[in-house]
Amino acid sequence: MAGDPQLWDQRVWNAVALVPRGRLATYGQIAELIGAWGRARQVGWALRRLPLPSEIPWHRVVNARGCIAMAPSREGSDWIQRQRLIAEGIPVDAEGRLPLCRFRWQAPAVSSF
DNA sequence: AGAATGACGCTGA
DNA sequence: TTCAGCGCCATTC
Repeated sequence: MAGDPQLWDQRVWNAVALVPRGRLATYGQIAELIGAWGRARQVGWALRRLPLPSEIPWHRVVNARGCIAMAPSREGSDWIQRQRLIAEGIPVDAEGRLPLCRFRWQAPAVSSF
C-alpha cells in the first residue's frame, strides 16, 4: 500500500468519485474498494482533508448505520451533505438518517484496482 | 515514545 | 430498535 498519506487521500477521493449521482456508499465500502479493508476511519480522514468546494461527490458517503456522520469538527459540511443528498432525490430525516439499503451503490470488484 | 482522538463498524445487551 | 462497549488504525497532542 501507499506509505504516502497524500497518495492515500488520492485513492480515497478517486474511489468516491465513482459513486454515481443519487446513490450512496459507506466509508467501509470505499475502504474495501481501494483494497484497505478495516480502514473505514482513514477514509473519513481523507474526506475531512478534502478541500471544499470539490468536484468529488463526498456527500454520497455515509456510515454503515445509514445516517450522515454529524460532527462539530465538520463545521457545517454535514448539513451541506444532507442538503445535497435531498437534492439528488435521497430523503434524509431531521436526525440525518436515510434509506441506505434502497440507495446503496454496488461497487465494482476490488480486483479492478 | 505514549496517550488521546475520531466524517467507522460489528457484536451483544 | 436503540445504546454501550470494543476493535480498528492513521493522525495529533
